[in-house]
Amino acid sequence: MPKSSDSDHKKTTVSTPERREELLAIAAEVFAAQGYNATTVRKIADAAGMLAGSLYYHFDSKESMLDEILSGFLDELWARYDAVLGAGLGPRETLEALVTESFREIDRHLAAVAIYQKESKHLGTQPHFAYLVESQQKFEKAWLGTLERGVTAKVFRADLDVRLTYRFVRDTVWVAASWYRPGGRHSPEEIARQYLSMVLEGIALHDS
Amino acid sequence: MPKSSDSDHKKTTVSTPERREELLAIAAEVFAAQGYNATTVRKIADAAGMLAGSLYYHFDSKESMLDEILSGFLDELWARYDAVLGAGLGPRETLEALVTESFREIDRHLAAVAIYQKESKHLGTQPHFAYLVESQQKFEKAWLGTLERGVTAKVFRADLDVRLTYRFVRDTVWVAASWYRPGGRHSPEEIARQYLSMVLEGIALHDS
DNA sequence: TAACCTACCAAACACTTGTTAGGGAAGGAG
DNA sequence: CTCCTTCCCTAACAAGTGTTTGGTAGGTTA
Repeated sequence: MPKSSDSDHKKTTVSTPERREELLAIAAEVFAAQGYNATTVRKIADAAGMLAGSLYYHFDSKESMLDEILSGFLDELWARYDAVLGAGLGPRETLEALVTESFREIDRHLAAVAIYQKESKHLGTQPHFAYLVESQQKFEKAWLGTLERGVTAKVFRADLDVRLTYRFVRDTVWVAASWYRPGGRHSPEEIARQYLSMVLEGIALHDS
Repeated sequence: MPKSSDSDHKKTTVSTPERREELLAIAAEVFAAQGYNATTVRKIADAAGMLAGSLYYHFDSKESMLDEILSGFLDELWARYDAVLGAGLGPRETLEALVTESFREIDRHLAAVAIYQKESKHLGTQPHFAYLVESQQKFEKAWLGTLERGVTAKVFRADLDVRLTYRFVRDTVWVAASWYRPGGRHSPEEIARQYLSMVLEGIALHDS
């Protein structure tokens, strides 16, 4: 079901993919900084050094820009997640790999992640963005499954509400997008390492 | 500095405080569900069973509604935080109390917390909402201080970046507002207990 | 009864919003 | 040179935005 990006684009625009990508990156930056609804197409055009109407040579609508940003991000994320989930790792190693990949994704697609964090909830009600809730369900399935596998394998604590633990882990990872800045003191891998250290020493079963 | 709520209200409106509070609760609900910018005054009026213009009998502007919601929430939050911080507790007990109070606040003012989470970042740039960044700085000071006290007292691990730990704890607590629903399976105290269990077993120093 | 206050409605205002239509400059291909 | 494609501008549009102004129904007070 990752056909979300290239389906129902009723009329393909005429611009080169490179220019589209440039403009999408700019738009994503403005969306992330100001919020989608607070961002006018004139602000995007300003940041791109052109006028509002010119954007419609490249894109069908403001919403289609958001759509392309989010679905592009999700497609790439799931490519990496699926690779991890299909590698046949143990529950603890799976969780470590998922967390690390998440922070790498934050590092690469910071703007898209920030937008997703802010807008996905109320966008999910819109039928055009149904793939957002599909992705979120798949997301929950993957993480919950990993956690439950770890509980039965006695590598994660059994005295915690699994769903609560899921939300805990999920949130701790993704809200990092609200303060993370690429090129800062810590690499994504270093942040992942410390986050995992904090999370796991609380989730892993202690034998002493 | 908690004079944020009743300063510079240039012209006091004439309605009773009870009705104001009712309408503010309704507005907060809509703001939280749809986002501030996506919420039109007509939608608020709709939810309140009246027309858009009638809101201006009670409030000066749409922004002043948001202002009152946020500052009211922050005032109450800081009243409780200050009580905790002034109680002379140890670092671990302080952290436990702060987390518990935070979840209670989420339980009481869910809508306001959700709005704060979504909008405070880009509202902080607006000079009228400068008290948001002031509060955030005070917030950081209180939590960072507690964590550092705990590190020197050897009740928290010393091998972690304190600022990273701060963001970790802060985020894990407050993002709960995005999924928490009052009257659900878990009471705020129960959620706080489990969250603290997860967080502390990773932050507390292990002696074995 | 008369004056008054609270809470709302009706109707419009100036402005911003996303979007469209037609045109034109630049450059490569034939 | 001419054709064609790419990319952007100018100028406007209809719809929706926050807000204002004047009026009015109903209850309370005198």
